[in-house]
Amino acid sequence: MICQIDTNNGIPIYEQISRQVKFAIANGSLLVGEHVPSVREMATSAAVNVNTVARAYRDLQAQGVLVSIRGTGLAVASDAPEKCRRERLEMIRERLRYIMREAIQNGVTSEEIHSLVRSEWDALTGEPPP
Amino acid sequence: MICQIDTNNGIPIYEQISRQVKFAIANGSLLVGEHVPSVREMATSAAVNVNTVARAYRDLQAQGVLVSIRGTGLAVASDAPEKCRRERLEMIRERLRYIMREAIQNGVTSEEIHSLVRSEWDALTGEPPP
Amino acid sequence: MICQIDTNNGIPIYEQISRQVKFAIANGSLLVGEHVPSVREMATSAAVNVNTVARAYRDLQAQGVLVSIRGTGLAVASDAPEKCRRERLEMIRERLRYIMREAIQNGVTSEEIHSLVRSEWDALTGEPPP
Amino acid sequence: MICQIDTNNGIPIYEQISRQVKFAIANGSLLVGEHVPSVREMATSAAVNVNTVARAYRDLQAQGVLVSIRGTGLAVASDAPEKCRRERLEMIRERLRYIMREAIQNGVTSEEIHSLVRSEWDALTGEPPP
DNA sequence: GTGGTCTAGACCACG
DNA sequence: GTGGTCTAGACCACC
Repeated sequence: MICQIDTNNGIPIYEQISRQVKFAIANGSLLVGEHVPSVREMATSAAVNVNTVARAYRDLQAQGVLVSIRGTGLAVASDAPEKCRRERLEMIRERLRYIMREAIQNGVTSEEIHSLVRSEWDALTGEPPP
Repeated sequence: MICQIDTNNGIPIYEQISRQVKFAIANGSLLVGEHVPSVREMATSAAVNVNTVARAYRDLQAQGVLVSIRGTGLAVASDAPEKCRRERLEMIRERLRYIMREAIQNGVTSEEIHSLVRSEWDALTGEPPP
Repeated sequence: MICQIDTNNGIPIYEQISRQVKFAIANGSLLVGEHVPSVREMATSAAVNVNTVARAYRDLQAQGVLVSIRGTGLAVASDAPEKCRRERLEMIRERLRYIMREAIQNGVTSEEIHSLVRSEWDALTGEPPP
Repeated sequence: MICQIDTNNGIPIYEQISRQVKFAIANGSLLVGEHVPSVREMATSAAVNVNTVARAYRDLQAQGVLVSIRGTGLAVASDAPEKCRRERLEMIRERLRYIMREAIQNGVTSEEIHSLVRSEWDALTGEPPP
């Protein structure tokens, strides 16, 4: 489990980490009971500060996604996969909502939005536009 | 020209102001050469501090959207409408890109994204979902 | 006597006006006893605010360059030409001093300064560089 | 890196700071990747308000001279030295241009200008005039 | 510890 | 009346 961090997109690093952990659990890349990388390990592999990873893990524990196993580290909670799968689209939906609210307030049409979504999707996946 | 400020959405107030001014210019609500509300006026109408408005206006000057007419206030620059129209979709596109990159990295399908966009649009515009 | 105003160079308009009047007197374009344009006339010809011209004229009176002739306006004082000729290079020297002080503090060489002066002069006069 | 502030020369403090930082980078006194003094540190060493320093640093970020490293401070951008060196003479040239334009419009000769420059240089550097 | 935001209020230059 | 500068101090997010 290696996190891709973008230090320039305005999203707090600890949040990028916790989101990626949740996505990995939803994916099945991290299984129930499996240990997440130690704080130090994750910090070096993602080239971020130790405290930042600790903060992300603390949040994930508070959400019941990770549980602490005495002496050995943090592991994926038994109900985490279900929780993360449920949350998966919600996390994305929440961000979409902010963007679209602004777009709508400023006269962007449904056409324009869908076209933007389509073209960005294609650009990112390398799919040729139809 | 009255700005709607949301003090709880995490976006700095000065940025909300400058974005709304740009949108107004893109819309044609503010025409070339027209004065924007004075900092004091805008500050009271938006219920924020004078300096906060001044900061937004300063940013807009730095971007060439507003020009200062000494002693009389700030006016819309002659090339601002074009600039703002170009930027309008770009601002949205940029934010969409981050979301979609995350979605793609985590196995969300094209179907799911488009469906999310459609349902959010309908929810926000009050259109009845099919 | 028509003033060329540059509203974007940071120098106050009233100061541009008073300097240009002084230069005109030093030149002989304005003679002793001759009336300067009325405040309103100058304001329209230079496309600036009436108060701004009034401020410039007030400064010039305070310096003894202009004198008020009851009921008819402002005229060039009898000792103004001498005063203005004396001041002519001083006004320029004063501004040069600020620039050069900064340049020197930051390691610009005598060579570089003279070369800049020469090239700017040539560019402005259209003289071909040697 | 300590800034010399002159509160009486009409140049805004934040601009004096940002100019001196740029000069320091052009000089090589500040190297790529190196941190500039924290806003609090610079504020105390220059005896100005924290916000004033913050404003200067904000401008420098907007110009791409400094980059923010989250939680750790501001560092010199990788292309800043080149940018600052290019700008160094340009800042001086721009100011010279205004002066010389006025001088030319008012019949100052090339001789007179060069002589002024020479005498000012000598006065400022303490060199004995020939 | 770092920078960033916001408020409040004073003062100035300009028109 | 306008914007611009500066100060002072509070609070927050991040590392």
